[in-house]
Amino acid sequence: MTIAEVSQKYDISADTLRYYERIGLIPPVPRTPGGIRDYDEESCGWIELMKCMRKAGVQIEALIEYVALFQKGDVTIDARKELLMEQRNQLVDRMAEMQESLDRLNDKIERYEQGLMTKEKLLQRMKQEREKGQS
Amino acid sequence: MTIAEVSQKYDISADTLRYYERIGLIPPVPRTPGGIRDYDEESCGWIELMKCMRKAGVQIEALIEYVALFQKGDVTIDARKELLMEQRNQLVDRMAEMQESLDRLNDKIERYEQGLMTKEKLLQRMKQEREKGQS
DNA sequence: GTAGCACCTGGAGTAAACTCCAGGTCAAGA
DNA sequence: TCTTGACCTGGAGTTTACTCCAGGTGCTAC
Repeated sequence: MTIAEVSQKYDISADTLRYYERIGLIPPVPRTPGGIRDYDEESCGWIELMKCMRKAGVQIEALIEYVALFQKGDVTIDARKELLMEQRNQLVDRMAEMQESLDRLNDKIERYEQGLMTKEKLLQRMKQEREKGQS
Repeated sequence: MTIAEVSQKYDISADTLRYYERIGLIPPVPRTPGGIRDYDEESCGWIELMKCMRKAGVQIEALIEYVALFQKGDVTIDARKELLMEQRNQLVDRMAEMQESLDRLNDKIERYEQGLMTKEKLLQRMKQEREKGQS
Protein backbone atom coordinates (compact mmCIF):
# COMPACT_ATOMS: atom_id res chain seq x y z
CA MET A 1 0.00 0.00 0.00
CA THR A 2 1.24 3.48 -0.80
CA ILE A 3 1.32 6.27 1.73
CA ALA A 4 -1.58 7.95 -0.04
CA GLU A 5 -3.75 4.88 0.35
CA VAL A 6 -2.87 4.45 4.01
CA SER A 7 -3.47 8.15 4.54
CA GLN A 8 -6.96 7.81 3.11
CA LYS A 9 -7.71 4.53 4.89
CA TYR A 10 -6.95 5.89 8.36
CA ASP A 11 -7.65 9.56 7.72
CA ILE A 12 -4.15 10.58 8.74
CA SER A 13 -2.09 12.91 6.54
CA ALA A 14 0.91 11.55 4.67
CA ASP A 15 3.03 14.10 6.51
CA THR A 16 1.86 12.74 9.82
CA LEU A 17 2.48 9.15 8.74
CA ARG A 18 6.07 10.03 7.79
CA TYR A 19 6.43 11.98 11.01
CA TYR A 20 5.22 9.00 13.07
CA GLU A 21 7.78 6.77 11.42
CA ARG A 22 10.53 9.36 11.75
CA ILE A 23 10.09 9.69 15.50
CA GLY A 24 9.68 5.95 16.03
CA LEU A 25 5.99 5.93 16.90
CA ILE A 26 5.73 3.07 14.44
CA PRO A 27 8.51 0.70 13.39
CA PRO A 28 10.19 1.31 10.01
CA VAL A 29 7.83 0.75 7.10
CA PRO A 30 9.02 -1.59 4.29
CA ARG A 31 10.18 0.14 1.12
CA THR A 32 10.21 -0.60 -2.59
CA PRO A 33 13.66 -0.89 -4.20
CA GLY A 34 13.21 2.75 -5.20
CA GLY A 35 12.86 3.79 -1.57
CA ILE A 36 9.13 4.42 -1.59
CA ARG A 37 7.09 3.26 1.40
CA ASP A 38 5.08 0.09 0.83
CA TYR A 39 2.90 -0.40 3.91
CA ASP A 40 2.10 -4.02 4.78
CA GLU A 41 -0.48 -5.38 7.19
CA GLU A 42 1.85 -5.09 10.15
CA SER A 43 2.57 -1.44 9.46
CA CYS A 44 -1.13 -0.78 9.12
CA GLY A 45 -1.72 -2.54 12.42
CA TRP A 46 0.73 -0.22 14.14
CA ILE A 47 -0.85 2.81 12.54
CA GLU A 48 -4.30 1.79 13.59
CA LEU A 49 -3.12 1.14 17.14
CA MET A 50 -1.43 4.50 17.35
CA LYS A 51 -4.41 6.30 15.92
CA CYS A 52 -6.54 4.75 18.62
CA MET A 53 -4.10 5.53 21.42
CA ARG A 54 -3.45 9.08 20.24
CA LYS A 55 -7.15 9.85 20.01
CA ALA A 56 -7.42 8.74 23.61
CA GLY A 57 -4.71 11.22 24.54
CA VAL A 58 -1.91 8.77 25.28
CA GLN A 59 1.37 10.67 25.13
CA ILE A 60 3.49 10.06 22.02
CA GLU A 61 6.52 9.76 24.29
CA ALA A 62 5.08 6.67 26.00
CA LEU A 63 4.05 5.10 22.72
CA ILE A 64 7.52 5.60 21.27
CA GLU A 65 8.95 3.86 24.29
CA TYR A 66 6.52 0.99 23.81
CA VAL A 67 7.57 0.55 20.19
CA ALA A 68 11.25 0.72 21.17
CA LEU A 69 10.71 -1.99 23.78
CA PHE A 70 8.77 -4.07 21.32
CA GLN A 71 11.63 -3.89 18.87
CA LYS A 72 14.05 -5.13 21.52
CA GLY A 73 12.22 -8.45 21.66
CA ASP A 74 10.95 -10.77 24.35
CA VAL A 75 13.21 -9.59 27.15
CA THR A 76 11.13 -6.41 27.36
CA ILE A 77 7.77 -8.08 27.88
CA ASP A 78 7.55 -7.15 31.55
CA ALA A 79 8.56 -3.57 30.87
CA ARG A 80 5.97 -3.33 28.11
CA LYS A 81 3.22 -4.66 30.32
CA GLU A 82 4.27 -2.20 33.02
CA LEU A 83 4.12 0.64 30.52
CA LEU A 84 0.69 -0.35 29.28
CA MET A 85 -0.66 -0.58 32.79
CA GLU A 86 0.69 2.85 33.63
CA GLN A 87 -0.98 4.29 30.55
CA ARG A 88 -4.21 2.52 31.34
CA ASN A 89 -4.22 4.00 34.82
CA GLN A 90 -3.66 7.47 33.48
CA LEU A 91 -6.45 6.90 30.99
CA VAL A 92 -8.84 5.79 33.71
CA ASP A 93 -7.99 8.90 35.72
CA ARG A 94 -8.57 11.18 32.77
CA MET A 95 -11.89 9.52 32.04
CA ALA A 96 -12.98 10.10 35.60
CA GLU A 97 -12.15 13.80 35.28
CA MET A 98 -14.04 13.96 32.04
CA GLN A 99 -17.03 12.31 33.64
CA GLU A 100 -16.96 14.99 36.32
CA SER A 101 -16.88 17.68 33.69
CA LEU A 102 -19.64 15.96 31.75
CA ASP A 103 -21.89 15.80 34.81
CA ARG A 104 -21.30 19.45 35.32
CA LEU A 105 -22.07 20.34 31.73
CA ASN A 106 -25.25 18.31 31.82
CA ASP A 107 -26.22 20.06 34.99
CA LYS A 108 -25.64 23.48 33.53
CA ILE A 109 -27.51 22.60 30.35
CA GLU A 110 -30.44 21.32 32.34
CA ARG A 111 -30.58 24.52 34.30
CA TYR A 112 -30.54 26.52 31.09
CA GLU A 113 -33.37 24.32 29.91
CA GLN A 114 -35.41 25.18 32.97
CA GLY A 115 -34.64 28.84 32.38
CA LEU A 116 -33.41 29.38 35.91
CA MET A 117 -29.76 29.17 35.31
CA THR A 118 -28.29 32.55 34.92
CA LYS A 119 -27.09 34.64 37.75
CA GLU A 120 -28.64 37.55 35.88
CA LYS A 121 -32.05 35.97 36.10
CA LEU A 122 -31.57 35.19 39.76
CA LEU A 123 -30.40 38.69 40.55
CA GLN A 124 -33.31 40.11 38.60
CA ARG A 125 -35.70 37.94 40.54
CA MET A 126 -34.19 39.01 43.84
CA LYS A 127 -34.45 42.62 42.80
CA GLN A 128 -38.09 42.16 41.91
CA GLU A 129 -38.70 40.52 45.28
CA ARG A 130 -37.12 43.48 47.03
CA GLU A 131 -39.13 45.94 45.00
CA LYS A 132 -42.33 44.05 45.73
CA GLY A 133 -41.47 44.04 49.40
CA GLN A 134 -40.88 47.78 49.41
CA SER A 135 -43.99 48.81 47.54
CA MET B 1 -8.09 36.54 48.25
CA THR B 2 -4.70 37.22 46.76
CA ILE B 3 -3.50 35.52 43.62
CA ALA B 4 -1.06 33.45 45.70
CA GLU B 5 -3.89 32.09 47.81
CA VAL B 6 -6.06 31.26 44.82
CA SER B 7 -3.07 29.68 43.15
CA GLN B 8 -2.57 27.41 46.11
CA LYS B 9 -6.26 26.68 46.55
CA TYR B 10 -6.77 25.46 43.01
CA ASP B 11 -3.24 24.32 42.27
CA ILE B 12 -2.94 26.65 39.30
CA SER B 13 0.10 28.89 38.92
CA ALA B 14 -0.27 32.65 39.38
CA ASP B 15 1.02 33.06 35.84
CA THR B 16 -1.74 30.85 34.54
CA LEU B 17 -4.37 32.67 36.56
CA ARG B 18 -3.24 36.00 35.09
CA TYR B 19 -3.11 34.41 31.65
CA TYR B 20 -6.66 33.11 31.99
CA GLU B 21 -7.90 36.55 32.88
CA ARG B 22 -5.84 38.19 30.14
CA ILE B 23 -7.36 36.03 27.41
CA GLY B 24 -10.88 36.27 28.82
CA LEU B 25 -11.21 32.70 30.03
CA ILE B 26 -12.52 34.24 33.22
CA PRO B 27 -14.16 37.65 33.61
CA PRO B 28 -12.03 40.48 35.03
CA VAL B 29 -11.09 39.91 38.65
CA PRO B 30 -11.81 42.74 41.15
CA ARG B 31 -8.81 44.80 42.20
CA THR B 32 -7.69 46.69 45.29
CA PRO B 33 -7.28 50.46 44.87
CA GLY B 34 -3.61 49.73 44.28
CA GLY B 35 -4.42 47.53 41.30
CA ILE B 36 -3.76 44.18 42.94
CA ARG B 37 -6.13 41.32 42.22
CA ASP B 38 -8.57 40.53 45.01
CA TYR B 39 -10.42 37.37 44.04
CA ASP B 40 -13.98 37.08 45.34
CA GLU B 41 -16.25 34.06 45.40
CA GLU B 42 -17.48 34.67 41.89
CA SER B 43 -13.99 34.77 40.47
CA CYS B 44 -13.14 31.60 42.33
CA GLY B 45 -16.23 29.96 40.90
CA TRP B 46 -15.09 30.78 37.38
CA ILE B 47 -11.63 29.47 38.08
CA GLU B 48 -12.95 26.24 39.46
CA LEU B 49 -15.26 25.80 36.50
CA MET B 50 -12.47 26.40 34.04
CA LYS B 51 -10.13 24.09 35.85
CA CYS B 52 -12.72 21.34 35.56
CA MET B 53 -13.46 22.03 31.90
CA ARG B 54 -9.80 22.29 30.94
CA LYS B 55 -8.95 19.03 32.65
CA ALA B 56 -11.64 17.42 30.56
CA GLY B 57 -9.99 18.78 27.43
CA VAL B 58 -12.55 21.43 26.52
CA GLN B 59 -10.87 23.91 24.18
CA ILE B 60 -9.97 27.28 25.69
CA GLU B 61 -11.40 28.94 22.59
CA ALA B 62 -14.90 27.61 23.35
CA LEU B 63 -14.67 28.56 27.01
CA ILE B 64 -13.61 32.10 26.11
CA GLU B 65 -16.64 32.36 23.89
CA TYR B 66 -18.86 31.15 26.69
CA VAL B 67 -17.51 33.79 29.05
CA ALA B 68 -17.91 36.46 26.39
CA LEU B 69 -21.53 35.44 25.87
CA PHE B 70 -22.11 35.35 29.59
CA GLN B 71 -20.86 38.88 29.92
CA LYS B 72 -23.26 40.06 27.25
CA GLY B 73 -26.17 39.15 29.50
CA ASP B 74 -29.48 37.39 29.13
CA VAL B 75 -29.86 37.82 25.39
CA THR B 76 -27.16 35.20 24.89
CA ILE B 77 -28.78 32.45 26.93
CA ASP B 78 -29.74 30.41 23.91
CA ALA B 79 -26.32 30.75 22.36
CA ARG B 80 -24.70 29.73 25.62
CA LYS B 81 -26.86 26.66 25.94
CA GLU B 82 -26.06 25.79 22.35
CA LEU B 83 -22.36 26.13 23.05
CA LEU B 84 -22.54 23.97 26.14
CA MET B 85 -24.42 21.27 24.27
CA GLU B 86 -21.87 21.30 21.49
CA GLN B 87 -19.07 20.89 24.01
CA ARG B 88 -20.93 18.16 25.82
CA ASN B 89 -21.35 16.25 22.59
CA GLN B 90 -17.67 16.55 21.81
CA LEU B 91 -16.87 15.38 25.32
CA VAL B 92 -19.13 12.36 24.96
CA ASP B 93 -17.44 11.50 21.67
CA ARG B 94 -13.99 11.79 23.18
CA MET B 95 -14.99 9.62 26.09
CA ALA B 96 -16.26 6.96 23.71
CA GLU B 97 -12.90 7.01 21.92
CA MET B 98 -11.12 6.75 25.21
CA GLN B 99 -13.27 3.83 26.21
CA GLU B 100 -12.28 2.11 22.98
CA SER B 101 -8.65 2.72 23.70
CA LEU B 102 -9.10 1.56 27.29
CA ASP B 103 -10.71 -1.68 26.19
CA ARG B 104 -7.83 -2.23 23.86
CA LEU B 105 -5.23 -1.54 26.52
CA ASN B 106 -6.96 -3.89 28.92
CA ASP B 107 -7.05 -6.52 26.25
CA LYS B 108 -3.36 -6.16 25.51
CA ILE B 109 -2.46 -6.21 29.20
CA GLU B 110 -4.49 -9.33 29.74
CA ARG B 111 -2.73 -11.05 26.89
CA TYR B 112 0.63 -10.06 28.36
CA GLU B 113 -0.60 -11.50 31.63
CA GLN B 114 -1.34 -14.81 29.96
CA GLY B 115 2.08 -14.70 28.36
CA LEU B 116 0.71 -15.29 24.92
CA MET B 117 0.76 -11.83 23.62
CA THR B 118 3.86 -11.13 21.67
CA LYS B 119 4.17 -11.79 18.03
CA GLU B 120 7.70 -12.94 18.84
CA LYS B 121 6.36 -15.68 21.04
CA LEU B 122 3.89 -16.73 18.39
CA LEU B 123 6.52 -16.77 15.68
CA GLN B 124 8.82 -18.71 17.94
CA ARG B 125 6.13 -21.24 18.59
CA MET B 126 5.43 -21.64 14.89
CA LYS B 127 9.13 -22.09 14.23
CA GLN B 128 9.30 -24.78 16.88
CA GLU B 129 6.32 -26.53 15.31
CA ARG B 130 8.01 -26.52 11.93
CA GLU B 131 11.23 -27.88 13.41
CA LYS B 132 9.38 -30.60 15.24
CA GLY B 133 7.62 -31.55 12.02
CA GLN B 134 10.88 -31.76 10.12
CA SER B 135 12.89 -33.78 12.63
C1' DG C 1 11.80 56.38 54.37
C1' DT C 2 13.75 52.42 52.83
C1' DA C 3 14.33 47.34 52.46
C1' DG C 4 12.21 43.52 50.82
C1' DC C 5 8.77 40.77 49.09
C1' DA C 6 4.51 40.01 46.53
C1' DC C 7 2.31 41.76 42.71
C1' DC C 8 1.77 44.21 38.21
C1' DT C 9 2.13 44.37 32.74
C1' DG C 10 3.63 43.37 28.09
C1' DG C 11 6.08 40.51 25.64
C1' DA C 12 9.18 36.70 24.66
C1' DG C 13 10.13 31.70 25.23
C1' DT C 14 8.75 26.69 25.51
C1' DA C 15 6.77 21.93 24.83
C1' DA C 16 4.00 18.79 22.28
C1' DA C 17 2.35 17.39 18.10
C1' DC C 18 1.92 18.16 14.09
C1' DT C 19 2.20 20.68 9.23
C1' DC C 20 4.48 22.79 5.49
C1' DC C 21 8.18 23.51 2.26
C1' DA C 22 12.29 23.35 -0.87
C1' DG C 23 14.82 20.79 -3.55
C1' DG C 24 15.45 16.34 -5.26
C1' DT C 25 14.02 11.09 -6.83
C1' DC C 26 10.84 7.54 -8.88
C1' DA C 27 7.82 5.68 -12.20
C1' DA C 28 3.99 5.42 -15.59
C1' DG C 29 2.09 7.39 -19.76
C1' DA C 30 2.61 10.16 -24.48
C1' DT D 1 13.02 10.13 -23.68
C1' DC D 2 10.40 13.50 -21.59
C1' DT D 3 6.84 15.02 -18.71
C1' DT D 4 4.13 14.85 -14.82
C1' DG D 5 2.52 13.64 -10.54
C1' DA D 6 3.35 11.03 -6.36
C1' DC D 7 6.99 10.32 -3.13
C1' DC D 8 11.42 11.25 -0.72
C1' DT D 9 14.34 13.84 3.11
C1' DG D 10 15.79 17.33 6.38
C1' DG D 11 14.51 21.19 8.31
C1' DA D 12 11.64 25.19 9.31
C1' DG D 13 7.00 26.92 10.67
C1' DT D 14 2.49 26.61 13.24
C1' DT D 15 -0.93 25.96 16.93
C1' DT D 16 -2.34 25.46 21.63
C1' DA D 17 -1.68 26.38 26.13
C1' DC D 18 0.93 27.73 28.95
C1' DT D 19 5.49 29.59 31.40
C1' DC D 20 9.09 32.80 32.15
C1' DC D 21 11.18 37.27 32.39
C1' DA D 22 12.42 42.27 32.75
C1' DG D 23 11.38 46.33 34.49
C1' DG D 24 8.31 48.63 37.45
C1' DT D 25 4.67 49.35 41.55
C1' DG D 26 2.30 48.41 46.17
C1' DC D 27 2.41 47.22 50.96
C1' DT D 28 4.44 46.09 55.46
C1' DA D 29 8.08 46.15 58.90
C1' DC D 30 11.79 48.18 60.62
